[in-house]
Amino acid sequence: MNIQESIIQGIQLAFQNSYNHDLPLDQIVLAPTRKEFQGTYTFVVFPFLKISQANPDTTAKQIGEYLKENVAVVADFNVVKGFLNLVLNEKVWLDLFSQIYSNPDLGQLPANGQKVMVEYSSPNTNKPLHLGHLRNNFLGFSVAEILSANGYEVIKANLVNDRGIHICKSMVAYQHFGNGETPESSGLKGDHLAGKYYVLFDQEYKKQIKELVSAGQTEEEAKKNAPIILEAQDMLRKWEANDEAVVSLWKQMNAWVYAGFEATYTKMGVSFDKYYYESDTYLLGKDIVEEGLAKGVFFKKENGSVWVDLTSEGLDEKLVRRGDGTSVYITQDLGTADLKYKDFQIDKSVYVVGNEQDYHFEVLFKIMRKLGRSYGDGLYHLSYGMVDLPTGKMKSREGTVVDADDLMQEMVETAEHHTKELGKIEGFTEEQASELYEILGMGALKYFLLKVDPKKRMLFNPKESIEFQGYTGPFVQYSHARIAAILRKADQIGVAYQNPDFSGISELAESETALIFLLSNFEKKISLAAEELSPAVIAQYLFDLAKEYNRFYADLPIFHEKDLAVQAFRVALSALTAKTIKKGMSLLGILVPERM
RNA sequence: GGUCCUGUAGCUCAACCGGAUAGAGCAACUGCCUUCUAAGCAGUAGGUUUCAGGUUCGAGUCCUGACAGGAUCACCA
Repeated sequence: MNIQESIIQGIQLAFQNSYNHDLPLDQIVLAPTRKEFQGTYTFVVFPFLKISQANPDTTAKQIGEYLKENVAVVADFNVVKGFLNLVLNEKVWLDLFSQIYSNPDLGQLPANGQKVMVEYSSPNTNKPLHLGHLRNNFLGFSVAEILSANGYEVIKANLVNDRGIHICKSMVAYQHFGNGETPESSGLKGDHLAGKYYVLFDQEYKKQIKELVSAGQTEEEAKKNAPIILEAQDMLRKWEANDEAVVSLWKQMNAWVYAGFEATYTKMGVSFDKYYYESDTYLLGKDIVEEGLAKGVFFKKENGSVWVDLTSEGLDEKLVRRGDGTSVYITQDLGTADLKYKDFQIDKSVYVVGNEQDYHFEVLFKIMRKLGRSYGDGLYHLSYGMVDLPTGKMKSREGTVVDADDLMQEMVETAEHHTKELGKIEGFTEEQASELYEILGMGALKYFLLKVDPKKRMLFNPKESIEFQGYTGPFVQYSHARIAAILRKADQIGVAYQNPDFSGISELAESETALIFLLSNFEKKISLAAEELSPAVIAQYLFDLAKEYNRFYADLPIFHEKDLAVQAFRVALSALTAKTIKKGMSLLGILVPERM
């Protein structure tokens, strides 16, 4: 039985004993004691005054007395204004520590037999990835790791939007202005090359609109009639008709883009188990429309269009098939949801997609539930906020984006600059040094994007570069490197910290118990992060842990400690902290260095 | 206009789902490297939690209504 459970049970007994009242266990809640008071757990007695028929202080004291006498783990208590603060005895801390320390599966919960798919990244193939995609990719990868640590079998999926009017725009512009340029001939990454022509398309399009307007057309007419947009639309029709020349150009440009994406994904440190392509899935879902009609979930209007009526659930009517029988966006998403299930028999499915599609997913999930899908209740939209610049929203067509490749490169360079300035790479080979810059630069970037609650939109100011001090990735990484140095020395001088005997330790410092307490919360935080689909929970926890460790490090001697049992304990405590940091950071997709 | 999200220190963010005197980091200021990594530690200062009501022992958190910002509401994707 763990500590909390035994205290809660003790409180239940206290109520029986003192007030002859049966209090259900789930009504007894312990909170961590605030730092300024003595104790570890706090029991708030206000809700129970009707039961005790006494004032808060008296009630708290009565329960405290009972616990102190009858519950082994409770050493002492104090009462402050109706808050019962419980102090645990020293042996509990050491036992708790030993228990975690000897667990070979630190941070890994047992398999729960459930399969979950995490779909993330999902790029368009007409342009390179930008800052917003970084948030998406880091979130998706991290959430997949977190779910895996919670015992799920996880399938990471990437649904590539490789078809449609947007890629046709790049293709048309390439035909006009490309002059046979290739990534090889120009030295441009394939995704950047496609993006270049997407921008060129837009410039030409705007130019043509202007011309038509000055020739007397309205803005609206001009937008419809500009020759280049007509060309793009024509190309899309040809693509759908499987026109050989168009398909061949499409394949070539997409191949370039994929090579570029691959390089970016490698640098990001993300990966996928399954790729879906919209060119394969965009016709799916038509059978589901028929199924929905047969089941009465959908209905048909006079012109033949098919709709779902969600007004009873506070939403609107939503089109699922056009009057001419063709699909709309949501049609293929219905089909793809089924496809994912057919492929993997998943229990849950997480879609990492920006919050501009909140409504779309609400509708999609409601439909799947109405259709009675077994996985309907396991559908989640991990909706995240946009990353804004001080100048406002990023617009790829207008070139006001922070490019993902550029930003990652800058971060690594900044890390190099910082490290050299601090003179911390003595004895490093060149490879080791550049590996370190990579770890630190990417760590800073990932941590920066993941420490914020996903659903909040966030501001990125390129002028104020991402920090390396304080609440940052490098701070946590630094704490790890610091401990690694301790462990190297411990190995060197032969401290027995692997299977230590702590029986001789009679007293623990406050910073030691605080550290053990934090370490004991790791699994709870992993569960919470999974429940909320929020890597920010882990990021926050790791900062607290690293902070607490640094306090311990500054407060207490390790190798200068004369009592060898205490020394071994402190080394072991350091080792467990390092292990927890390493595992926790891996859940964020961040590596930690041995030296920095 | 309807719906959804957000609003907390100068800035970026927390607050364990209703608990104590609302906490961190950055920026500012003050200490600490002839003991294990100072990318660190300790401290000072900084708040009417956008506003107005309500619910109760107790509200940043729940309810109502304003205000501000964002997203969305296409036979677009």
